[in-house]
Amino acid sequence: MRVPSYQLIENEIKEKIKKSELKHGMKIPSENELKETYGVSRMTVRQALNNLVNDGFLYRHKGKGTFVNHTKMEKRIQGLLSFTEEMQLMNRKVTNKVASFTLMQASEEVAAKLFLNKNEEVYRIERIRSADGIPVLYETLFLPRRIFKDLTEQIIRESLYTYIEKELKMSINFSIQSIEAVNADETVSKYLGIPLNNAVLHITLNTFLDNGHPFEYVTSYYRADQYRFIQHAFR
Amino acid sequence: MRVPSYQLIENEIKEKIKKSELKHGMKIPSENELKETYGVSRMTVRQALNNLVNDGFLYRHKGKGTFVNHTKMEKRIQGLLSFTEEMQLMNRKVTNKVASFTLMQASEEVAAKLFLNKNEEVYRIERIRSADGIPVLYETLFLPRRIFKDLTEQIIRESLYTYIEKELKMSINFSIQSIEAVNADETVSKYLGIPLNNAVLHITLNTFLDNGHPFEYVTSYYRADQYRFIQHAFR
DNA sequence: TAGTGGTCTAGACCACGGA
DNA sequence: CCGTGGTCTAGACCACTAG
Repeated sequence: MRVPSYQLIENEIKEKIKKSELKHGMKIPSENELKETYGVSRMTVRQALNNLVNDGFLYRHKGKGTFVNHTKMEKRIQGLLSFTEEMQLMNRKVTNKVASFTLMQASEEVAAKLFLNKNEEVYRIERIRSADGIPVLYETLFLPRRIFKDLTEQIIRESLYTYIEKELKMSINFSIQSIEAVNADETVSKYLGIPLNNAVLHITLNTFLDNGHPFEYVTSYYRADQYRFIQHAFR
Repeated sequence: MRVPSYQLIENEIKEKIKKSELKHGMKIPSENELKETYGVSRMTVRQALNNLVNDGFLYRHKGKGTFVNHTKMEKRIQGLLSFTEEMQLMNRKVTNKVASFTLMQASEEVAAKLFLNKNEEVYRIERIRSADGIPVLYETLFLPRRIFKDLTEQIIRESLYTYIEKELKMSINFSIQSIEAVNADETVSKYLGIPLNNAVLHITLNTFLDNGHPFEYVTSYYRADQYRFIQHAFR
C-alpha cells in the first residue's frame, strides 16, 4: 500500500477543484456514491473528505451533502516568502552577516521540531539580516545535516530558499510561524542596534517540504520599528 | 446521544492540558488504553485525538505515541475567529469589560478605514477582554453607525460577531490584520495590569462583509505572556 | 519482539433536510 | 418518506520505534 486510498481520493478531488471541474458551491457525490466509485468503505471516504474539510476545500451540511468551498488560491493571497524575496518586493537591498556557523548535535527541542532522532547532527547558524544597511532581524537557524549535506557559509550569506529550490531541487510546501512580542535582551539589542528592553517581534518558524519533512527551524527577532506582519484571514 | 463520546474525550484531555496535568512533551495514554478507559472503540478514540491534533493540542509519532504540544493561547489561522470563539476552543471563559462607549464623528483615519465620509457617525468603544479572569487584550473598536443602528453596551459585552451573524444576518468575509510589537504605554499597562514598557503585540484589524463593506476597525494590545499568533503560510 | 500509531473494512443506528 | 452526513463498533493488517 504505497499511497493510502484516502489520499488518492483527496488528490483526485483537489485536482478537479484545481481544474475547475468542481467549482464553488457545487455539490460533490455523496459518501455512499464515492464509496462505490472508489471501491472502499465509507469510513475511508470520510477520512478523505474530513481532510479536505479541514484544509478548507470542502464544507458539509448534514442532510444535504458536501460542497466545494472558495478555492484555496483565493485564500493564499499572501504566500510564503523568504526575507530576501520580501525585501526585493519592496525594492530594498538585503545583506546578510553570518555571526556563527557550527555543526552540533540536536537538542531535544530542535530534534522535535525537525523530526530528527536526538543527537542527530544539525547546523546551527546565527545570522543578522539587513535591508538597505539597517539591521532588521537576528535569527538562529537549525538545519538538519541529513538534508543539507554540504552547506557552506556562502549559501547562508545568499538565499537559502533559492539554494534549496534551484540546487537541491527540493520543493518547499508550507511553514508554521508563531509570532510573539518580547523585550530585547542583551544579545538582541546588540545585534539589532536598539536599546535594551525595546519591544521586538519574536518569531519561530518551522518550514516543510512537499514530502512532509521539516527542513528548517528558525528563531528570530525583528526590529519593531522596521517590520510588521500583514495578514489576511477568511471566515 | 446528547454529547458524542469523542467530544467528551476531547474535552477531558483539553481540561487536563489546561490544568497542567498534561504538560508539553508528555506522552498521553495509547489509543488502546484510552479505548479501555472510556469503553469505546479505537476509531472513536482516534476521532477525538485527530481533532486535538488538528487543533494543535497534540502531536503523534508513529511507533512512539501521542504527545502534548506547547500551549499558550494561540491563534491558529485556519480561518477568521473572534476572540470569543478562539477562547472557547481553548476551554477558557471570556469576560468583557466596556471601559467607554461613545458616538462620535469619524476622524480622517477612521473614515478611511471604514470607507465612510468624513464626519459620519461612528461608535468608539474601549473594551478589556479577559480569559479565565486574566486580562488578555485591550482594544478600541470603531463601528459605523450606518451599519450598527442600535448598538448597545450589552452586545459589546457579549460577542459582536454573533450579533452580526445571528441578529443582523450579515455575512462576515475576511479581515486584514497588521501585527507589530510595541512597548506598553501608561494606558495599556494600566488596563492589562502589566509593567510599563513591557512588550505587547499591537494589532490593527479591518474586517469586511461579503458585500465588500468594512464593518469594523480595531486597534488592540495583547499581553505578550498570554497570547501569540500562529500562522500557516503556503508557498 | 512488543507496543505504538496508520490504514481499512463492513456493517449499524442516528439526526437532519427536503420532497 | 428517503438520502444525506454524524457517530460508532469490533475486528484486521501494516509500518515504525524501541529494547
